[in-house]
Amino acid sequence: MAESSIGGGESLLFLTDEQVRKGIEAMFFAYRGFTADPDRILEKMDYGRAHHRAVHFIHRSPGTTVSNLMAILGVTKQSLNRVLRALIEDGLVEARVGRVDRRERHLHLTEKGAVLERALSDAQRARMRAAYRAAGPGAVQGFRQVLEAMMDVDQRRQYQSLKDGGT
Amino acid sequence: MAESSIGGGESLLFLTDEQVRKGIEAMFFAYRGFTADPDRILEKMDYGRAHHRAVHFIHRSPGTTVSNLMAILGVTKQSLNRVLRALIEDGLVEARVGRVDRRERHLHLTEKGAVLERALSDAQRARMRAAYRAAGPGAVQGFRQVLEAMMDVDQRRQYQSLKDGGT
DNA sequence: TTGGAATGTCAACAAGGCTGACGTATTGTC
DNA sequence: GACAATACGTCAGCCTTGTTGACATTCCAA
Repeated sequence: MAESSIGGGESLLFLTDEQVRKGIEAMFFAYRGFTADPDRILEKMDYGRAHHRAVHFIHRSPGTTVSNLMAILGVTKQSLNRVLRALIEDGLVEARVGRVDRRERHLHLTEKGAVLERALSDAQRARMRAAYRAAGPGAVQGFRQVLEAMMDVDQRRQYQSLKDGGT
Repeated sequence: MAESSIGGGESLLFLTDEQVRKGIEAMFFAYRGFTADPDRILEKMDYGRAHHRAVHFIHRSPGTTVSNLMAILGVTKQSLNRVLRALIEDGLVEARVGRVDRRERHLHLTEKGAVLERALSDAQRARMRAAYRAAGPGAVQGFRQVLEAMMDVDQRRQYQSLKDGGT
């Protein structure tokens, strides 16, 4: 009801501060839903979201190095190492010495790791699919466009470098 | 290129697992961007995201009770209390004893609190607006629809109870 | 008056971030 | 061949923010 009074340069969309705030809260609540299903699986096996993220991106980019994973996840090597150590000890991840550069460790999921990845992935994809279905085909593209525009440039580069892997 | 081979019941959208995975990664990277600007402001003043969330929802629903806030944020009273104590001591939040039920504490932002809220809110809204603008008007609705469909039912109720506050 | 609800608080703990420092291969360079 | 730089691991310590459990207080309601 107050659309005409705001503006501020981005008048193209006619959104009040309140309407934008709804988007902010939608992100907050949706992210909780987004992580809820994997979280339930993870807590049964004494893992957390950090393990999930590592497993996800190792699956996504098999053979990735530790440094590479650090950059994608945006954490320090100490933090990542704690997670990787647990995953390697538990036999979910394998760290292979690089052939061209033997200082590097190339990370791969073991079969056991792939099983967990699949369980987490299935749960999260099921919710994402359900949301897509509920929102309809047109909504999906808008969803992705807004999210992509919300990323920092560095993050967007990393996102896009994986973007067209299987499309 | 492999759209025809998947299916599985939700054939309406023809999305491969890989395409859904892109949505998952988009959420991950976008959420980082989403919190990046407020995080920068907060770390200057020794606050964290927990403080941001409390300030946000107190601003959004002035006079809300501690229990109410607990439910919205999904944390325990002990965890919330630690955050509220700091905010009250620093003079950003005021806890007024309830008039009808004097066990309740009704939470309000002080002027100082409102200043911080505004700073955080402005930063976050600016990014959200920029993302909306970049994605275009049609995308915004889809974005909101998918996010809403991704929430848990309880979260969606809380989200919707605030939904039409200022539209 | 008494039970229960709402709140506050203390203690202890865990996950998962961080910094700093140091060690060890390994690689590339002068 | 010496040496600096890189990739990684690890130890120690700290912070935030979540958790449980226990207990006190206050106050409403039956």
